[in-house]
Amino acid sequence: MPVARPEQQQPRVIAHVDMDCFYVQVEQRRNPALRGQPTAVVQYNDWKGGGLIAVSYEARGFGVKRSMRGDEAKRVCPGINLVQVPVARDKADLNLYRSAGSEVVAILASKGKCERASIDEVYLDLTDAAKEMLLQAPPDSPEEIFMEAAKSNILGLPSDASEKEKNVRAWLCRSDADYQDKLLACGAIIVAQLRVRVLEETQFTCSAGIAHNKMLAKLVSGMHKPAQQTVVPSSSVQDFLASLPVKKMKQLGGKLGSSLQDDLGVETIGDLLSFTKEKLQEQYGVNTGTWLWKIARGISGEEVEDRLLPKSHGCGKTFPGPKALKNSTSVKGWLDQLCDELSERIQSDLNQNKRIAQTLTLHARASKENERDLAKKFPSKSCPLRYGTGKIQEDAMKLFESGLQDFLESQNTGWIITSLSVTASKIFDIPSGTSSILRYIKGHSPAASPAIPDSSSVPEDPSLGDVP
DNA sequence: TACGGTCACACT
DNA sequence: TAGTGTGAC
Repeated sequence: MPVARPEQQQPRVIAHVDMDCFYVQVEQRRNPALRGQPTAVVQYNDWKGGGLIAVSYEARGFGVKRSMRGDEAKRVCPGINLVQVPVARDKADLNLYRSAGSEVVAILASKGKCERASIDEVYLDLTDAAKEMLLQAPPDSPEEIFMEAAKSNILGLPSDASEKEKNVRAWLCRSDADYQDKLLACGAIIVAQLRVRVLEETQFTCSAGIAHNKMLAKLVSGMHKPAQQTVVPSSSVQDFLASLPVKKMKQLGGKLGSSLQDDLGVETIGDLLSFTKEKLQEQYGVNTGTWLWKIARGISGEEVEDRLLPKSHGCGKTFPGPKALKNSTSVKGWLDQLCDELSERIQSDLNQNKRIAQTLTLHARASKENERDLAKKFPSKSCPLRYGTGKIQEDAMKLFESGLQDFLESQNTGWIITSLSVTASKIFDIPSGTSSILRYIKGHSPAASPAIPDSSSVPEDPSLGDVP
């Protein structure tokens, strides 16, 4: 599944910034009494105290894990504060965390190309900024910033010494360093500066990795947490990867990683070096085989995309065990709720970002009554997206009915639904400037079934004739 | 499948 | 294309 990209030839400076237990920090900012205390964020709490989705470092000290339920967390850490995710329309509402994530992205995007990788992670391409710093102001910056940079962890530097910070300062300023290391040192200073700004302006701490590509930056951003950063000089890459367990590598946490272990006996990334490119390609196909061969050597050409906003919006909910939905009426009720939220989210995307979504997709999970038939999957269905809550609800229900027909294959058995979700995708920018939003929408919609917003979502423009 | 709700992306 | 599957957090 992963695929190799042609690698850049000139050295780049890439950072991966990762917010520390982000949802907890958002709640701690809202309620400062929670600061410094064992805290976790849970969603729902009627069943075993709810599921943990973020855990503070104090709570982790007690052995609290993200895979636990609230009750279990209370058992290992009786003093823990469990904060509930807001609920709206009878489902978890993550908007608070989404907007907090946007605050952070707005700051991080100021120094170079910035890619929102998830609600609490970004990649930065700091190559140009680092080169510029190197050109005019060799590693020497305001003491406040340099102090933060001096706390960096440099992979391959002796870290146990009491002299650590002195060593790091020396590394950052080393005049005999090669060009690549000097760029990384500048990157480390820039990232330190950004992290200080994030803290000052949002009260959130984050950790970061700085390296020559995304893969390495991502690998180390979580190595020293919380509120720290880690640098990967080229000279330390091979030793680092040699002992890295395959499962730690992004993309190898699942079946592919298991296959490497079980089928090839590969336990660490270093073990991969003993396989030829041809052997890996034979085992996993040209694309994945080539990718594996490269990552074993620390090579990754994946670029940082210039994207601050998500490419799709989805709303979903699971109905586990006895909560499963058993008839069309309850499905309709929940679908209406999900579509209501989705409609609100794409409407604010349109208003705030001038972006429009073109496809509506419905996903569901289903089982047939009393039967052990786990194999048959409920098919996903999609259609052109029409703006307006009512339209979305209507279309989503039609998609469900169509999917249900395929699922049942004209058998007359009962069914239950254990999860539902609706997603808006194929989101495009509306070119700013000339003419109105409507002209664009009408002119560029699929001919067969145009995604024309209803009058409640986008005002009609009477001056506009029919589309060309 | 009682690890939820969202995301991205490769493949066909 | 629409739909499937994997993987991450």
